[in-house]
Amino acid sequence: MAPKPRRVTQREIAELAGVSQTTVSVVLNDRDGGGVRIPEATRARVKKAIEQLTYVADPAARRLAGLDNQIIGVFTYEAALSPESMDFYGPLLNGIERAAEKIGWDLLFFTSSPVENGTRSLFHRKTRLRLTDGCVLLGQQMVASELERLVAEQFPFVAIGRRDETAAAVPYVAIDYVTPTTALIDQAAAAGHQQALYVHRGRDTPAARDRRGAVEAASAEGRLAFLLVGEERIGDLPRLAQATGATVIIAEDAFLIEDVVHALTAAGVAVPDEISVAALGEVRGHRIDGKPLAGFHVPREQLAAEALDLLQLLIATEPDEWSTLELRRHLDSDVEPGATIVVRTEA
Amino acid sequence: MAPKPRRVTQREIAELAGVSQTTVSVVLNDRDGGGVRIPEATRARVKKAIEQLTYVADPAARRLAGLDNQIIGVFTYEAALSPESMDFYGPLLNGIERAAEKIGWDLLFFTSSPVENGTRSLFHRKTRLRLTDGCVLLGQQMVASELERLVAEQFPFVAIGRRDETAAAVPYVAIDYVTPTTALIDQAAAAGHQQALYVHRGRDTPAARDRRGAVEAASAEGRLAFLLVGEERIGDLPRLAQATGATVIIAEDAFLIEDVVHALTAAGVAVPDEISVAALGEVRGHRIDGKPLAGFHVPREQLAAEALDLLQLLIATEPDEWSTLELRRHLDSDVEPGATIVVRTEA
DNA sequence: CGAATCTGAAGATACGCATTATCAGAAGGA
DNA sequence: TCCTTCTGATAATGCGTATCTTCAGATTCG
Repeated sequence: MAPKPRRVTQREIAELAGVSQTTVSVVLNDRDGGGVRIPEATRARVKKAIEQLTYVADPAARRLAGLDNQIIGVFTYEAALSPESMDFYGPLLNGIERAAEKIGWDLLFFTSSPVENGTRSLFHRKTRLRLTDGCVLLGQQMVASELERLVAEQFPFVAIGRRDETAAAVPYVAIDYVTPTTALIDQAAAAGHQQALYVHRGRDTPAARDRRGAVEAASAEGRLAFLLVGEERIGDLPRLAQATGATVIIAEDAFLIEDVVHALTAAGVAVPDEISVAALGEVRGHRIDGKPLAGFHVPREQLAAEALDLLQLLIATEPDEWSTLELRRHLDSDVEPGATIVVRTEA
Repeated sequence: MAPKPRRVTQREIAELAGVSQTTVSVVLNDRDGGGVRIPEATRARVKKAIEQLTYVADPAARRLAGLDNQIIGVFTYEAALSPESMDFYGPLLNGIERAAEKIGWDLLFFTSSPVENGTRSLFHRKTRLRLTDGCVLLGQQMVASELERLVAEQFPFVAIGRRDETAAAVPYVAIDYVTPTTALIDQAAAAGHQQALYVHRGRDTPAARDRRGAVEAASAEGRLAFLLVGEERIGDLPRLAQATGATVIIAEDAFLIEDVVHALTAAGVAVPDEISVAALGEVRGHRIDGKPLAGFHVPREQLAAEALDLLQLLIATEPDEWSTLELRRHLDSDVEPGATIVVRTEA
């Protein structure tokens, strides 16, 4: 259906310059040697013709001829540009854009991917995936079968977020949550806290399991005793804190902490004076009672940059040799001590 | 350089099914009639082979063969995904994504476009523009020559923002600022104000000229007298208000008003009690002394949706008939009366 | 029963570009 | 002079798909 206006081709340039299409191609790509030689005089003549006709290469033809396209795909399992997603995707997309700009890549967003049982799917009859040289995958919920197919087809891609649960070797760049979670727990313990509550969303993602694992480890090792609480029981928190004697509440992310604080203050509990709080996620911009919330600073821009760097490496490397590469990269979050974990003087 | 893993082609399917590549193509596209007939039996056999080999069409080849790609380009003259641009681009991109998702289009962001004297340029030797079926242009500063070239090449595109200054007929979707500006000025006049200051950024864009024009018209017609002030003289505003007897300050956008208010309060002037303020732009989320700022609600998501709708129309129409189309669409901003234009009781 | 028509499909070609192989003519060597 | 080497370029080919044309064999018509 698309109207196809005539555009300048190499053949037209060739006619204007009185040479063959081959010669034009060679001049355009500055190719020399390898059985082909074009003297400076001819070269100049062709270049002049190119300028005159404002030639622009057809990317589809280039692609079909086996060259790279300088396009990378961005696949998100949910809408990426909606205000709600911006919290999460914003810094990532920003990092991707900056990195792509630097190395001259365009970004293809697979917004068209049809939604099947809740998430978008990458493979469909008309997927434009192969127009790209490689692909970045974002999102909480990735479909394992699609990751495996990408690996099987030896398609260069990088997932953002830990993906070590699938059988296949999925290249990814992820935040390490174990280290900072442990650090934050130790901070609370050092402040004199002994009993805590952990509020989580009950999701089963690698990142969620990491955090939970670090929490349970701390509990098991006696550094800080935890009771795990699902988000649906936030209203019940004041009572639970009372019952367990918990003096600090840690939640999976900062938004959850907002809800927690709301529930506590509604019940007449002072935060953070009576009960300390912290989040195991990005806390930039979150303040509790005017005080900066304790938690992490997640380097999301850097995460994105790292992902594109890895992707670039994959694209430049023959698939056979991928196994020799370091396909998994981990970044540490900085711990933000904040001011919402108060020192507990022994009663 | 891109590694090119082998992929399933129509030829392979053909071999498996014992038919020709032509037949496979016909079955894939459900083409029938027009000199080509495939009986149901053969059709089924081919379809089975397609399923078995998990065929996915190569978009580059499709494109080269003259079909549409279901990709539209998104070109911004500055970085689109940075936190600073999000204020402006965010709602637009969101609208574009939603509209694209609805009609099954992918989005190609031209992040690679090289920066030449301050802005990105759309046409360069390797532009991937032609991979798309059409293109949306965003940004304050567009290059007239590029717009004209797009028109000349009969490439389907739509600009967001008014672009009627160029000679060529540029299709665009824009906000009408004249009507709401006039409305806001009349609101101030009705509240008893007689003398005003207009703070602007001194930019020469169509939208800026529209606003300025409406301001000057109001002044000329005696509805409200204005003194125009460049943003560099914001520090001087308290004195200017004193000197002119102005009781209301209108600025080009809400961020400018923030600066204005800052200067005024620093000089001991109460806002809005002593001097009213309003912005000729989006005011969502902007509050002055706890009161909602008077100004506009710019329907940016809708603007984007309208742009894609127009683009779709262009793509579906033969370029020869574009001249019969309504290529320019205008949307009204809603006026937000706010609470920062106070009624002035005659002294 | 020969000619016209219909059926089902394959062959050839185009799209624009890169690349490989080829080739005519000039220059150099014996 | 004849053979080799070098120079400067061209023709041919392939990439994967869609489409236009052709065609053999079966069927129907007169």
